[in-house]
Amino acid sequence: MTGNRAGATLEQVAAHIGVSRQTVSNALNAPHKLHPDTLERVQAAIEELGYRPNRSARGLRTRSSGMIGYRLTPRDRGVLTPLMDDFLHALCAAAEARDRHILLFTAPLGDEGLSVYADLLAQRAVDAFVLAETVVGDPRPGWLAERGVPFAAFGRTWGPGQAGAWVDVDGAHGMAQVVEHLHSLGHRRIGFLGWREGDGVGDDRLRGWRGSAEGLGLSTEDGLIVRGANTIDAGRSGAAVLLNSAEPPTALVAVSDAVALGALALLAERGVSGGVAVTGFDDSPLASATLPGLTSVRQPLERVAEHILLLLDNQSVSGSLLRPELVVRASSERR
Amino acid sequence: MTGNRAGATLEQVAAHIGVSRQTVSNALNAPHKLHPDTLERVQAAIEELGYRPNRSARGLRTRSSGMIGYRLTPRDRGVLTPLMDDFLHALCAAAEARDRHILLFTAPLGDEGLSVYADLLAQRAVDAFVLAETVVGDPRPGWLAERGVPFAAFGRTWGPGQAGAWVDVDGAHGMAQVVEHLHSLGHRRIGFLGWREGDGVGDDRLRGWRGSAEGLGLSTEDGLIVRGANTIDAGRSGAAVLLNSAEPPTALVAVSDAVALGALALLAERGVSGGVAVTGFDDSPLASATLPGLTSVRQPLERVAEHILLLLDNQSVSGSLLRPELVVRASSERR
DNA sequence: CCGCGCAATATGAACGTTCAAATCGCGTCC
DNA sequence: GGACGCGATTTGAACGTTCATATTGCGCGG
Repeated sequence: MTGNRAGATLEQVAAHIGVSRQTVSNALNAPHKLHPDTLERVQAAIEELGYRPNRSARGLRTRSSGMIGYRLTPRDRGVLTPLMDDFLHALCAAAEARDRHILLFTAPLGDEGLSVYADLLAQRAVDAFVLAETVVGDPRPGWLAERGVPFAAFGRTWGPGQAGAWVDVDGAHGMAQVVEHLHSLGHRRIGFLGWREGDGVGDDRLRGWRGSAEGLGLSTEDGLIVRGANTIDAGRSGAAVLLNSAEPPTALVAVSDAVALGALALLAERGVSGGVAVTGFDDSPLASATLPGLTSVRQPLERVAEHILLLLDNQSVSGSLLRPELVVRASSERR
Repeated sequence: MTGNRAGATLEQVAAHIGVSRQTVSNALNAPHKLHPDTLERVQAAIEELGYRPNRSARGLRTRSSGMIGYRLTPRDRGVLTPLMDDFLHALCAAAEARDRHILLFTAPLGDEGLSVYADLLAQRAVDAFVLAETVVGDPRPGWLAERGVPFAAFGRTWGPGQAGAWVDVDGAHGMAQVVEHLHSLGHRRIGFLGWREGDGVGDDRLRGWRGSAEGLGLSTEDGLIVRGANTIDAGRSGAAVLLNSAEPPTALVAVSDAVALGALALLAERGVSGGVAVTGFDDSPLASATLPGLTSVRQPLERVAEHILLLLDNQSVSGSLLRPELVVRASSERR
């Protein structure tokens, strides 16, 4: 009862029921070593005193902090990254489920950012890192692997032969679902609003569109593809190009929700001309906030996060690809 | 050189130059206690060995972790909270500048969420909390104050008499800037697209619109006000109501960027009818991603975060109100 | 009946730091 | 010239855990 304010210690819990430190410690870390009756008494005392092990003391002894480092995505003005925010939330929840926590930090891209990682490790502030938004030529996976630091990445963007565990979402498969959905609604000419070439994620999604369309006997000619930035504007102008072409598509598949939003805006300006279907990707909050609701592809971020935490503990698996889920809303259904 | 992998300890640094532990410790925590020559030698050794103090050991001894707890905003589908994401980034950067870090967690709203806070404190995983999105009747400020836990809140939403330090942005003043800007462009009839009554932030902004308009001799009649949800849709329909009225406004002041986006969408559908100006609030990434660029009010999140960290260390100040900044883009300038 | 083995619990040490107090060197004042 | 004071540095202890090892109790086989 008393002493609750300052937080009880292992020793106090032990004294309270007349056992030793180690017995209480074992109740938490190796319950099978205790006599069932003792275990029960210890657990009751822990409960009664509201005991929670001191993280610093535990960390000092075990040389681990229970913290997972995560670099916060820089907030570039004008760029929408709701997906990463959702991922962070999922990651945080997954970590908590395993009695760990996320430690945030900021760091520049490239080699000079590595000193931040080094610093966190030197301080033993984190046990492991979760990498997100790895880019081509990212120095982090190699650097961490060299030093034997546990890590896992969301995204498989780095080159082959690179070390490190990753979890990613099968964007190509997501796009295939989109195309099949539109095909089943009767669309036979489906345009693609993509990002510029060279982005692993964007190229993967384009590959999915192309493969699926070919499989269904649909055209994938160059005239059906427009590539640009990941902005609403780019989506608007790209949609204009496709719709102004000699043989305009009846459906526009966008590589992201932001791009899709631009296409929707253009259609709204033109007065819902001819019932052109639009789809996005990532199922961001935008997708359901707009009217019509945007058909999109939801990434299974909870499963991604779960999987990443699994990989941190078991560095034997190298990577896994998860399937996203099609979310149908009004933007693809109007005719 | 060697021993770099595992990280040097205080003792190793000391041995390296033939001084004691404590001397090295003082070099970090109380440099004035050292002879300048010694200080220099110690610093050189620290540099050479790449020494960083072990957080767990330090935390164990000083009963503090250097961590600041922050509850991640739950990701409700369909709700846009880019502002809080930006704030988190600013907070993280501000913490790093003071050699602290942000520890993320999730917790339900209301009393049952308090156990998460209690748990983090009992484990001594955090020294302090930063509260965001406090709601009316929020149990956290009182609970934390009772226990003498340092904390500071972003937002002044709880009732008077409540304990706790806060930092907030003067939304009313931001709105006044918007209205004055529109007035200077010649607008004499300015509508307001708000949130439903009862939201502290929304009511504050409405107050700013009203006060400023009255001061300039403009009408603030009920017919110029539409209130609804914080969605794109609500903005669209609200704008329609105002523009269809007998005496439509020439400018629409929205309580948020999401709402403004809806107004912009409606105007786009109607074909830029009559050069109606639109403004938003928060200067979210959306504001600059849309076309025309959305005039908005930027919250000084970096200063808010700096201020909050100041408050955590010095609990003598109770609160401060910072002024936001008008960001003019094309949406308010077209005529 | 003695010793063996095993399950259950207890004890000493260590993790790396900071606090409190002790020690050392040295110039100064009476 | 010896006690004093003071700046600079060192030493012992403590923070709260877990690891490695020791001790205890007890059933059981020879």
